[in-house]
Amino acid sequence: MDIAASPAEKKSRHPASRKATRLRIIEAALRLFSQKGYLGATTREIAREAAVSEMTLFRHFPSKEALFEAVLSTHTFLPALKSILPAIQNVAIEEALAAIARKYLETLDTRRDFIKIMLSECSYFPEKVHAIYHSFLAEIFSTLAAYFKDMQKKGVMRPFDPILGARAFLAMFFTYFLTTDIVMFPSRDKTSVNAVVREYVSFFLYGTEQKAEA
Amino acid sequence: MDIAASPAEKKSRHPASRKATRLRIIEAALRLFSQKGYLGATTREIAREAAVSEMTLFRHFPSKEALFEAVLSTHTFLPALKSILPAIQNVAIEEALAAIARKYLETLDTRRDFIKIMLSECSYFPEKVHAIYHSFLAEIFSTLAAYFKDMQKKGVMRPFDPILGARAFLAMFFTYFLTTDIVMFPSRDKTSVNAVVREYVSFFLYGTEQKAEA
DNA sequence: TTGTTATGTTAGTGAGTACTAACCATCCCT
DNA sequence: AGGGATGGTTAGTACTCACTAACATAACAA
Repeated sequence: MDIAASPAEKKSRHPASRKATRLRIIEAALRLFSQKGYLGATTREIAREAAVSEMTLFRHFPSKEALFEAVLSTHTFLPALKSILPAIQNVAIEEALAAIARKYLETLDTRRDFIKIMLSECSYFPEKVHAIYHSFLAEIFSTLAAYFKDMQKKGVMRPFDPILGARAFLAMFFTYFLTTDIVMFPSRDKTSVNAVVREYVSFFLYGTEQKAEA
Repeated sequence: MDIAASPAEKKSRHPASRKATRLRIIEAALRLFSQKGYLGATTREIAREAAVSEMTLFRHFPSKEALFEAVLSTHTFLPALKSILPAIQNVAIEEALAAIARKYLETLDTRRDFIKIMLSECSYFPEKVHAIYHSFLAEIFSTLAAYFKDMQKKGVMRPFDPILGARAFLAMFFTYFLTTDIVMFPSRDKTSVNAVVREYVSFFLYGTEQKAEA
């Protein structure tokens, strides 16, 4: 036992390869869990997909459940919404909302497998999945709500509950993502994503009522 | 073999009890599938929950997968949205939309277990689940879109793509249902469902922009 | 070389699964 | 009373799963 081992240094001989193997297993698990569910994906299959032996898988993760947790914690995704907020401070509100929506959809798209797992296993691993959902949702809701509050202060938006507004706005796009990418419900023929974003933004911003003509 | 058996008559002695047993099994399967997923729920468990022996389960359904299909086909839910459309033809548009939203949320709520299954197993049984989703979504979208089209003709709503409008409107409430009932994300303290409905309806109808004061 | 680390290979264990066979109990209808 | 349909019980099969033990190999660092 090398008790005096410096904690700052891992001191392993082939750290790069070990880390890479671990990552390959996690990526393979992500793919297979999202395709077949936690119970449907076998450790043998995951190992084969990662091009390692099953023994190696269990040397890296003491159990299948531990691997599942590693998948979750590795891929916990920060909204990445904050990053574009500065860039849209001085553009028209329609453009700003459209940019937010596109960024959100883009984030959902790159994390599609992860979201599929979260939806599938939220019954089987309620606590694990809920914890991630809550931290994710709480952050993205409050981030967008803060932006709305700012717009209200500037007189660009009317007064309304900013949290509810954030939830409603994101909800439209989340369900759009869900129905097209997860449920595979075919979108209208040529309706491009941009057209949907524009239309949804105009719903949220201007509503659907027929304004009385003066 | 009673080849001459009349096809119009089932000719079973205890049809009521047989039907009831079958239903009990399906209900138990619905509960357990929604709690633990298709693979996580065992036939033994389902039988026990239904208070029948495992043999009886397999006498009614040749396989676990057949039972799953029976659960799906038994609980396929018609939107029940059409039923309230006549009653809201002559009320203010805000009230009409709120009534639609409440009816929709109510439908989602009573079919919570079913929806959980659909979300969980859409990776494991893509075709089965997608088929149901598609028929459900196509009907509810077109029903609501027809209503919107009518409102546009009457000059109550401005021109917009009615299908996209229907999708956006229902999307807000579906995700609200998802986050509160499935993901169990706590809603704001005292925010009642009715308050959320009212706020979401006003987003959809009037938008969030600050109107210039004349 | 020598020792250490990461991985592979083979063979296997015990548990749990969907599903079956065979026999028995009970009920309703005639 | 008797016959046929329904359901219970017991025991079991064949299979797959997560997970393990023991040993071999290859790369790298001293």
